[in-house]
Amino acid sequence: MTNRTGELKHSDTGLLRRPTRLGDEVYGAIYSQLMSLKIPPGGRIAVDNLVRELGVSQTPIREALSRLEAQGLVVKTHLIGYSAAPQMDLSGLEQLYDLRMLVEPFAAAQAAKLMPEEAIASLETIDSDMRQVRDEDARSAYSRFAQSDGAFHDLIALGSGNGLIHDTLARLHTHVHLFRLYFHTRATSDANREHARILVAIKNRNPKAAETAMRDHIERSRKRFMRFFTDIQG
Amino acid sequence: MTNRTGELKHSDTGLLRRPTRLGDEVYGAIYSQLMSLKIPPGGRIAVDNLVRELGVSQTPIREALSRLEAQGLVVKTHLIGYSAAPQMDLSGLEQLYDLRMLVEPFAAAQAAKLMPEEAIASLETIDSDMRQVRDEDARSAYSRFAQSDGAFHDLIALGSGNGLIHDTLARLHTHVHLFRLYFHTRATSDANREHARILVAIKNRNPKAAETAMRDHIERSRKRFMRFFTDIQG
DNA sequence: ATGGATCAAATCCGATCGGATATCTGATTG
DNA sequence: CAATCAGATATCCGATCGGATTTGATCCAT
Repeated sequence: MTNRTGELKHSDTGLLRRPTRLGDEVYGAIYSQLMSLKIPPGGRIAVDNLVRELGVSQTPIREALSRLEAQGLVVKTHLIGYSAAPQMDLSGLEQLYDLRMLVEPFAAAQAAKLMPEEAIASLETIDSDMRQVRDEDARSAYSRFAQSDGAFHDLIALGSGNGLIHDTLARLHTHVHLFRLYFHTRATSDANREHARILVAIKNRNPKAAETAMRDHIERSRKRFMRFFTDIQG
Repeated sequence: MTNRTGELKHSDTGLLRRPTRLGDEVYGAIYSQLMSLKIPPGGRIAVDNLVRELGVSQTPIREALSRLEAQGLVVKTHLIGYSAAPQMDLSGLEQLYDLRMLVEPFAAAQAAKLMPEEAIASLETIDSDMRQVRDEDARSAYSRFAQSDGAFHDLIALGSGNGLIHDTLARLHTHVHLFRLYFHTRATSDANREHARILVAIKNRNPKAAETAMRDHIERSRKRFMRFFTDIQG
């Protein structure tokens, strides 16, 4: 309900505080609704509803939806309208992991070389946050887990020094898709162990180890989710 | 100049031809102007101009520009306006090639496994088209070369069967950037040889060879462009 | 008095809005 | 069961609002 204005998208060295774009707020509001599953996968998103709900005109809403579409989080059908991206299926999940497997280990290796010390510190903070997550409430716990996991990987992608790689991985919105699929799951401590290995390798400035650790992490993550998938299907 | 309505973006199995979106036409028009360098890199793009020039309202123009921005071909500065993406610099070019190097060889290998026969036929057509290009006019020749080269790689990415990989590579608009950088160059026949190796490997359904050939091709292409870059600077 | 800097009005242009039009959907009727 | 009608929704438009840029006039320092 409360829309987070803070988007982690722009580097925002912001020496100059420009007036907020209305579209940004709308973007955040819709993004939250997608994350919180208030808008279910495949659910229709009517512009008119948002006009009433958010009290702004169509223009900023269309602008925000346009961006979300570009990110693959909503889909637009001509003369039909917008809807939330459909639930990711098995094939989509495999494609997602295939692509991550190609890019993220490289990113981790580069990050081990190039990442500034303060970014590594942030990484440690995120990592320790994830360990704090105890299951008071399974759902909200997993939500925070997914959020942190996303931030962890995003920071490493950023640390690769390759903006295109960072954008590419950000565009996948891995944590959103996985969360929407498995929000009923509990956070696993396996991921914590794997993250620790990656973190240590980066701290030691050991690219090879970072690459291997990342590859291992993604591979294991894939197996966890795949097992889950086949469990459901029968 | 003539704007093709047909965008190669959507898979377009198009069972139903819906009325054309005005935004699509605008998209094509601007895209052409970027490709033809009528709008130079970094050049301002005023909405009002396009309103007069194309005879449509602001809305479809904003919609088109929004999409172009998502694709990274134009940049938007809040309360300032739109402008064409700036000339790619050396660092950007390296990032571009680093990413391609990670993804495209894999895509080629997958394509060798999965690509349907008729797609391979299209690939051959494009390949032979590229050989036909003789330098009547250096610039238009290179333009056609860049176009075909883009289509060649796009088709292979599509043939990988991984939509995310296809989107990722399409989003880079490699041929646009390279063309805008080197439109004064002449098409090289080296690329033709390298393409031939890739094509043969795919036809033979040999994933390993396709992967190697693609890796080799990108590596050589990178060297060609890098040499050119340092020639200019030095 | 001249050169440079500062401030303010005027103009330009994007951001936002509300409304008009065309299309799709599904419900009703012959 | 087909055709039609009504409701809903997206597309597109023209206009207004507000921030940004430019111009030029004024003021200070040399």
